[in-house]
Amino acid sequence: MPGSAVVAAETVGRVSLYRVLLSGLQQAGIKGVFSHQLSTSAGVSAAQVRRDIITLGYSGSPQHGYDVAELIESIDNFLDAPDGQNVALVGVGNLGRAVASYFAGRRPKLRLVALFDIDPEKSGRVICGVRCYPQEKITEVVRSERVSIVILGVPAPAAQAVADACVAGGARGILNFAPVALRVPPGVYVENLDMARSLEKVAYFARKAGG
Amino acid sequence: MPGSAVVAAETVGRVSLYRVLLSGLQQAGIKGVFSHQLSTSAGVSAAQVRRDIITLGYSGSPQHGYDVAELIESIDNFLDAPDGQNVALVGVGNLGRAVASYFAGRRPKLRLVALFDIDPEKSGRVICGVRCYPQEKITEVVRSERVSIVILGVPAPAAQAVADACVAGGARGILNFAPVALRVPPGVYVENLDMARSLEKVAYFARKAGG
DNA sequence: GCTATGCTGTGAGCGCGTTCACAGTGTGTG
DNA sequence: CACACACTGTGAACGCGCTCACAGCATAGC
Ligand SMILES: NC(=O)c1ccc[n+]([C@@H]2O[C@H](COP(=O)([O-])OP(=O)(O)OC[C@H]3O[C@@H](n4cnc5c(N)ncnc54)[C@H](O)[C@@H]3O)[C@@H](O)[C@H]2O)c1
Ligand SMILES: NC(=O)c1ccc[n+]([C@@H]2O[C@H](COP(=O)([O-])OP(=O)(O)OC[C@H]3O[C@@H](n4cnc5c(N)ncnc54)[C@H](O)[C@@H]3O)[C@@H](O)[C@H]2O)c1
Repeated sequence: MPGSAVVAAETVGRVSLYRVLLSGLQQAGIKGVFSHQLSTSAGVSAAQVRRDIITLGYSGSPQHGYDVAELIESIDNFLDAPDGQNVALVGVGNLGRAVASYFAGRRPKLRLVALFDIDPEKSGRVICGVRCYPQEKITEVVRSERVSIVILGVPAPAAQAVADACVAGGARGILNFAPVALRVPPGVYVENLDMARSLEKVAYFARKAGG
Repeated sequence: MPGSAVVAAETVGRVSLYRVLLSGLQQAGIKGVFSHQLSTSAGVSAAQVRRDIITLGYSGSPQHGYDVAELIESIDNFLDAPDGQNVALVGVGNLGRAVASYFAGRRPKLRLVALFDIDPEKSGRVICGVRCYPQEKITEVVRSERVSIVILGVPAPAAQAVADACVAGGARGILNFAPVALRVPPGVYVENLDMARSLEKVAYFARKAGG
């Protein structure tokens, strides 16, 4: 059963991008696609695309390439949980609000069900259609709402304590915007998304490339 | 001359994180640090930390480890341009505003000097202390303001055209938030920061790890 | 003074994601 | 009917970042 094997994180990321690109093709009325076409749109090699698609358990034909609708369905089966997953966001600051407004209601399989903040101005209110709870309720609400994914938009010094509270409530995945390495028990996946770090990478290579 | 060799992107990212951690140590009054201490804070191996520091051209001593102040200075020399670099942000939406408010004035070596938006409500105004120009002025202002780094916070369909305009004005590095692969000429560095992709990675591994 | 300790710096080796290159296959063409 | 062609699927090889393990060395303890 191909769908049950755990694959490399890079592959998952690329497959997610393929789905976005394929949705665009589908809306343009395009029925079939070849690996080299996805390859140029995604910025990876054609062999890479074919290997990734194999891991989905889907196969194309040498004559017609991949069927767009079928490939999207394979990706859906691969990426999405059948019943969806519940998401919470901690830290409704500048970044948190942007993320909340972006994700709220956009992805039916990833439901944003709770926000948390330490600021009493924010907790208690409904923001982007989602209720915001005080930070003390994290463990309780994460458990009661069956939240499996947490987005961390709090300042770096608070990140570890918040992560601990989320894990205690049963969260299994964390998207961490704070520039710190979180310590979590085995079985919890952490993805770090440090914008300052990325910007400094860009700055470095802009200098090295441009002279 | 060690400072002139171009090193791997991963190394640059880690070094950026080390600097953040070291600043924290310095503010706590700590003068010296060993590789294994940085290692646990950064979430990488101690050997990795030592290798990274070597590439900076800095050396510690087996007795006292690394001098925090000296190491920070080495990282500054490595990461920062002596005269700083000018940054522009295109697309002052939800995400763009969060980024602008975060970076405006925080990093003296990375000066946010211009914003751009297609919305006439935004262009012409001053946001977070930075002037916002209409989108048609991108190439002109990027050139006149000597912008080398551009942050792209526009919707995906607009990203390629905006990137082209930035490159035409002389930009050499792009931090791209849009979920598309940008095509740029050689010598221009693109770093993609796709939140939706990252979130789907978290969702996938939260499922696979948690059952 | 002599051994034990614990750190840095680094050559060597490993693992893994990626790429190469080609066999397999059906279709279009003369 | 035979050949050329284009694309998929994949074993094998590659490359590169990372880790391992240890030499070198100064200090601490006895
Ligand atoms: N905004 C950006 O562009 C940007 C860029 C780089 C890094 N980051 C990182 O992202 C994180 C958030 O950034 P931001 O700009 O949104 O910050 P912000 O200060 O605007 O928002 C932080 C929010 O977290 C809340 N908070 C603080 N402690 C909390 C706790 N213990 N429990 C719950 N909520 C708590 C605050 O009340 C606030 O609403 C930070 O770690 C920051 O370093 C942000
Ligand atoms: N906000 C998030 O959390 C989030 C998450 C994932 C991805 N993204 C991506 O980040 C980008 C921005 O997201 P957002 O939420 O800020 O969107 P947004 O719609 O809030 O902002 C987009 C801004 O870009 C401006 N714009 C549009 N076309 C332009 C052009 N040609 N030139 C200049 N400006 C133009 C718009 O006027 C608007 O101000 C998008 O590509 C989105 O896919 C955002």
